Amino acid sequence: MSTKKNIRIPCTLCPGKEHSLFSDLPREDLDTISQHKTCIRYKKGQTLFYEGTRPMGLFCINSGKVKVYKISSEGKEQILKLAKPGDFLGYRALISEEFYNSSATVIEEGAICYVPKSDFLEILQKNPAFFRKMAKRVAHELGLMEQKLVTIAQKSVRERLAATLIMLKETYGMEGEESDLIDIALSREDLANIIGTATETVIRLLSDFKTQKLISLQGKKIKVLDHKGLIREADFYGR
Amino acid sequence: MSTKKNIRIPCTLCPGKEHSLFSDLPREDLDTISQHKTCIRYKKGQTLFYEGTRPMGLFCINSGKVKVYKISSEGKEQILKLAKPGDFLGYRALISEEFYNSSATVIEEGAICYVPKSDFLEILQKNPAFFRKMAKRVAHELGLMEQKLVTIAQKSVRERLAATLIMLKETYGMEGEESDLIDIALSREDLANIIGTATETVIRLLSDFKTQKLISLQGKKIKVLDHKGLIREADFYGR
DNA sequence: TTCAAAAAATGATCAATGTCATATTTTGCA
DNA sequence: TGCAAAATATGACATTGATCATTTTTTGAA
Repeated sequence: MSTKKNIRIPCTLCPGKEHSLFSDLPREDLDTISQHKTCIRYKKGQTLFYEGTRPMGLFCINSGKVKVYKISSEGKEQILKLAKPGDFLGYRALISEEFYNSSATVIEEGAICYVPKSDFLEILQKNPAFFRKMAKRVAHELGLMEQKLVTIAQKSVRERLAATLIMLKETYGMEGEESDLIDIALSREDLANIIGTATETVIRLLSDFKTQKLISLQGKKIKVLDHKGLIREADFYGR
Repeated sequence: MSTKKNIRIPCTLCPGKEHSLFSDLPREDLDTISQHKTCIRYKKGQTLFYEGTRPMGLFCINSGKVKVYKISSEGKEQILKLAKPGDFLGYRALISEEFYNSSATVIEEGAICYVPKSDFLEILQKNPAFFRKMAKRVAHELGLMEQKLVTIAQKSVRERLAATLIMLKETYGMEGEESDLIDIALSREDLANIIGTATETVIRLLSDFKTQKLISLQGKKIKVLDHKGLIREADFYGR
């Protein structure tokens, strides 16, 4: 029925672990999680959770990429953030004790672990340092979201696209030689849904940027040719 | 020099206390705060804190109203939220251990208390229930901010103005008879800065709404005449 | 109470961007 | 490998809402 496959990845061997929120969790807690979690391989398009449903656990991305988004009343998708290996999803709703207020769908296939809510809450309870770390993270994200709101409210679509390309390059730029290649499979529509504009507008502006030699387009993948030029377009002075 | 006056308001007698984040703080903690805090009367236009500065304490509004906002690179103000008696300001930055990422300025004069950072952090540390409550609040606010972002990204200015008027009526509607009167002294410019649009646009749309008999304008104060009509304008499906 | 400054209101104009239509290219699967 | 469907691209046009100019009203301080 399902195309999901169960796989086993001990947390201690998880490549994203070092930089994740679990990075300095005591061995004991990590073992509890390792034992109770389930890890599943998700294909592109599969959904981790839906807006309006009750969270029953915490998602931890081992590999692959995920978009987190809300659907507006008119049915338009707004992407709130992108998640990559090492990132966690679903803790906001667990901490606020609310239903999910967004949905999460895989955009690049990979393995994603699921830690039962009870284990996560128990560790939060008995490990104040970890709780502080989670609270700090949520507070930090609130700050980021406030900044995003201002950007969307006050910058032009052109500026936002330039800023988004810079952000994507910084976050998903490849290692070494190819560091200018944005290594994430975003459709033009996804890009439009991050920026909050129409797909056609993104396509037109990308052509513009290409004409200006700020970027090059190789199929879906975008390469940043003129970082400073893009920064100028984005009108950086903050983000 | 300063027009600020020092005044004394014990937390236990604070009118906003019952519904505030301090509502079920043990007597002991509340006394500590009461002893160490300073309470000052602020006039309209005075600023509690500036974006980019280091937080040294927590603000607690006893009376009056405050706008919390960011200034974009072009110098335009975006209001993130409004705060009223019983509300706290500044905890996001304290919890995330960052500088303020927004500024706060009084829009209706009142008395505002200031709890030193050390006391706040100490109570957070020794009172896990209070820490959980604060974390829950921050996580909830993150959810609200995500919703605001989607609204700004996807709704028209007209829809956003209607939605904002409904929100203002619900939050600042007076008691009893006058419950349709929005009791907060917002200039047209402030309203524009909440919605993320130009002042002239707000003025024009308010005239429109008045012509449609959705609202009436008595000077600065706005009265909601047709709540359902406004809801229809705000969105045909939800907020 | 008066008057200057600020806020609100109104008009004219136009650029940015959304929408719809259609062509072209790419993709993935049978 | 070939073909249908999806994604990308491009054009034409409509609309929203920003900007600038000017007038009217309100406010607050002397």
